[in-house]
Amino acid sequence: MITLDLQADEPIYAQVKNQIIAGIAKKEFLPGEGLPSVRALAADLGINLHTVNKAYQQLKQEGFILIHRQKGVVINPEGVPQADNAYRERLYATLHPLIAESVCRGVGKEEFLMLCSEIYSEFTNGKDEN
Amino acid sequence: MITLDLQADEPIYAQVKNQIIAGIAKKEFLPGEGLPSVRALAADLGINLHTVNKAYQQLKQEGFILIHRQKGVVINPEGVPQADNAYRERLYATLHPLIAESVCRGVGKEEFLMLCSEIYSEFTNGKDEN
Amino acid sequence: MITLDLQADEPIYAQVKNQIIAGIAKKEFLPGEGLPSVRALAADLGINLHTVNKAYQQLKQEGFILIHRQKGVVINPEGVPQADNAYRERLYATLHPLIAESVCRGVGKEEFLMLCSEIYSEFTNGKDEN
Amino acid sequence: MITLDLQADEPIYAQVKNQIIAGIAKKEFLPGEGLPSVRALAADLGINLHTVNKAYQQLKQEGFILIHRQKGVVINPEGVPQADNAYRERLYATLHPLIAESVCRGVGKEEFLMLCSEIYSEFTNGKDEN
DNA sequence: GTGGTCTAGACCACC
DNA sequence: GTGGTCTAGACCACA
Repeated sequence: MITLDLQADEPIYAQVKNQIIAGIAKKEFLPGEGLPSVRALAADLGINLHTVNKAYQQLKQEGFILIHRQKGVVINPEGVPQADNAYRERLYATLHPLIAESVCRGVGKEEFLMLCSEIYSEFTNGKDEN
Repeated sequence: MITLDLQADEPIYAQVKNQIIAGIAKKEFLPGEGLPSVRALAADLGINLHTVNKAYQQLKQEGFILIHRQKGVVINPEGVPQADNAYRERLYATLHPLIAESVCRGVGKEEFLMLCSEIYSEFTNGKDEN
Repeated sequence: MITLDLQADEPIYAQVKNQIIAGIAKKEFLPGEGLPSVRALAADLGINLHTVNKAYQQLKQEGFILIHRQKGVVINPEGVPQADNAYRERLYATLHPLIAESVCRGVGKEEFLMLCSEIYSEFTNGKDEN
Repeated sequence: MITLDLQADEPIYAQVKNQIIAGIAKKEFLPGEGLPSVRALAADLGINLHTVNKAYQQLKQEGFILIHRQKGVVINPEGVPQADNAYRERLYATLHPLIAESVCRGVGKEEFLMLCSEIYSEFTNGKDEN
């Protein structure tokens, strides 16, 4: 369900976090659904409990999940907070240098948009966009 | 020419690097053109030599610039290495989590592509690029 | 009578405890009046026996209720122990960080006192209390 | 500057956090001013670096401080985010049970408001309210 | 030197 | 059993 690359530059907690976000985007995890406990997932992935906890805390902080003291972790049943201006600014700031480099390397707008479009299709899976 | 935000999360060397890449993309820096020396730029920006050096070393490593012992630093006269498969994979890996979160937050494909398109326009500036 | 939010950060036993205290403050529960047994309340709320028991034990400990083996649970007929110095110190220690943050966030004394005053009105309900 | 009670129920990281907030409220720490590094403060207080770090991370998260990768920690030069509705609701939810108990224990509205008022004076120190 | 990440192991609160 | 807190010690990125 979650696969880690311990060699990668991306911190392990970020890999866990991003794959859970991707799972939510793909509707593999549905609102209200439970996630493995901190200890269970840590054991499963062969990593430390604190590393999983850090990923979970950030997901909680950003509104993706809820953490109950003893019922464990569930996907936010009310869905994820929708994009606000702060999010759009972060998105812009992230995309800007990415596109700058692509321009330099001769990746044209069409190719770039096509790539984005394909990635979108991974999540929406052919269904019409929400 | 380069403006730094010392408060930002983004490391200073990365800000320097990204703004030089952006300058190349906007054709403010042309192939063969000289850049300030490590010392000069560091003094100009009021930052440490090492920081500028790290940015320059990475830019050299990625083929954006050449560093001659005597002649100083110049934009790669042969242009930037064009996108290869390794680059496309990195691009994919970077965009994937970004788009996953956007899907979760209700940023539709059209809105996302429009944002990318606008950023592209900043660089190609109305000209029909590529 | 008691409504729980299983999602909240506040432990369930604390919710039970606080709502009973609020009920006493509002004179919905009068001195000498009976409360449901641990079992009955737990069944009613759909929670664990231990959880209700913990709330009751603390209420007993603090003098709000009496627990008889046979007669069950009753609101302390002699009323709640009045504030002593220990209580006033706890109150101070709790309010202090709360007010510190309010000062930082620009919540002025008048606004804060007004909020407290409104909450008091919920309990005294127009009557001239104390 | 910061005094800990290792025996208290309040977690150590919360004590650190609250005392820094109190320091900001009292204007002992001014916007832009530096705070001790994670390691320095931990050594000073005789506690673990991670405990200080947790306090700092939460203060950063709530907008009280900024954390620079290598310049260390500074009080947010733009001041603390002002109270919003979410903050007011949290304040209400915190004060409600506190006041309920006070009502039960015979602490009248006047006495309670007077206590709050005195605590306010600790911070505003006789100066007119901001 | 700074903070960021990761690991390992302990004890406690909650249910 | 769950998550929350705290400790201890290691290595890395940044400047």
